[in-house]
Amino acid sequence: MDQLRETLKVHHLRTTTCREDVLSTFINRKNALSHGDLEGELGENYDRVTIYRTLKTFLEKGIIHKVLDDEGLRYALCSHSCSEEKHQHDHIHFKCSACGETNCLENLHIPAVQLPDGYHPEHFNLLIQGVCPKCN
Amino acid sequence: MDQLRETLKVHHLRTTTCREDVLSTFINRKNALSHGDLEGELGENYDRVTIYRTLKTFLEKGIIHKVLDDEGLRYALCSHSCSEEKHQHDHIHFKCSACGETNCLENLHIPAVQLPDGYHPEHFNLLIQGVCPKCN
DNA sequence: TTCGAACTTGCAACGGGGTTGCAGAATATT
DNA sequence: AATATTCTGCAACCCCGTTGCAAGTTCGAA
Repeated sequence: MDQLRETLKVHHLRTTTCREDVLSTFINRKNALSHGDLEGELGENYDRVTIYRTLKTFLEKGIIHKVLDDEGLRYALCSHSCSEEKHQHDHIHFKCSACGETNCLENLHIPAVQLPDGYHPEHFNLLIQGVCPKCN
Repeated sequence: MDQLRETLKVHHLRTTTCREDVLSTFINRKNALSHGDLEGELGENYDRVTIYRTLKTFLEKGIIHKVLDDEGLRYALCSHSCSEEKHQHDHIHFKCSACGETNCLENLHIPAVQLPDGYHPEHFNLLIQGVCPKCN
């Protein structure tokens, strides 16, 4: 899959096996992943520090974005419209209390909120917790 | 202020100076606080572990609730309608990127979201980041 | 008011999450 | 193939949060 190398090249990153593996893990498992998830999957091959740094690099380059959670941080692939300069993440995250998976609902946008005067919103982050279709 | 003792009593907690101080800190500073904030304010008087345990106890009793953040957890006072059994937290949290404060917008409710079939939402958590009126 | 059971605190120790410095290895470029 | 640049692994470290246990405190009953 040279798709991976292409993605890295677009973001001016050297292709290394660690970056390819992390990226393909995000692509294969479609849900949001924590560092621990990645370490569980790739930890035998790469040092934890390298995985941390890969996540940080991907964040800075706009390849992944943070997903808030009531217990620790997760990361998910950005949609194609994201870049280092500009992120677009007004979609909703759904965390299933049964299976524990967190997924982006890419098609759903966060509804507009009427804030009081003086508030200047920049980023929106909506986490919905409940039961997902798979666990229903 | 026997208001504090009263609150603790209602939740079947013994009145200790640490609990009174933590509670009054939440009441005085009105914004969401992290453990670090409390340790900064009360750390000379109480052990960090005691503050952690106080927060955990208050959480369990429904006196405070978690506030999501992209960098670490915070806590804020629950409205009066919360109890150990039932929490009601569909209000919005606003984090100011200038002063760093996070506040509950108690009067604003999270707008309804039309989820795809099969999703059963239970809790909603909306964090808006931007600039608050004070820093405007 | 004293006493005892139940609860709370402080201390020490621990585990996990995440970061930094640095030397050696891998990558891209000529 | 040689070089500058970047990336990785290792060691060490700090911060967050938890647990076990002994000593101290609270509160209600006698």
